[in-house]
Amino acid sequence: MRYWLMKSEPGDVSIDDLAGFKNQTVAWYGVRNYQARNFMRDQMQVGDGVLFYHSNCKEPGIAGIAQVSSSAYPDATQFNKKSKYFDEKATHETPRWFNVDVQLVKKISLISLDIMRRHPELENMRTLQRGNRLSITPVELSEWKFITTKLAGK
DNA sequence: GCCAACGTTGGC
DNA sequence: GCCAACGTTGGC
Repeated sequence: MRYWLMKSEPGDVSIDDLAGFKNQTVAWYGVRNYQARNFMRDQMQVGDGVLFYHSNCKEPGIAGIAQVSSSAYPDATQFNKKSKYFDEKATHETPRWFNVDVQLVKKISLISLDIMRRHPELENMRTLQRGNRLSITPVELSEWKFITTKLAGK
């Protein structure tokens, strides 16, 4: 059992979008970074905890708790010529990009980036490190516990 | 919209 | 295999 923070732009898929999807589940398509891909492909397991993070928006922060609900499988958008995620070097025989499914557990009142930065318990979080741009980062158990029990639901 | 930081690409 | 140029991310 591992824990992750996954960034989504709310203009693309927000926590409310996720809540409205069938089974409250979304395929985490569009990841085009090898490190983030490898996390999904090699390390994620069904049931892993996910902090659903709104990025590149007016109020960045953790918007909900979710979970990994499938193992990794090829990202369909890499084969779709009309998609901005199309990759001409990917084939069905040797796909390049993978995604997992992510299912909503519960929406929470936003834990803003500003709040996250104020808590020394979270100062080592990968996503808060200077220059970090990875859209998927591992979360330590202690960080997960602090966020889900101390910060969520206030 | 700016721009710092980082990842990827491609010529050599 | 180096590294400059370019593209992307994401907070502000």
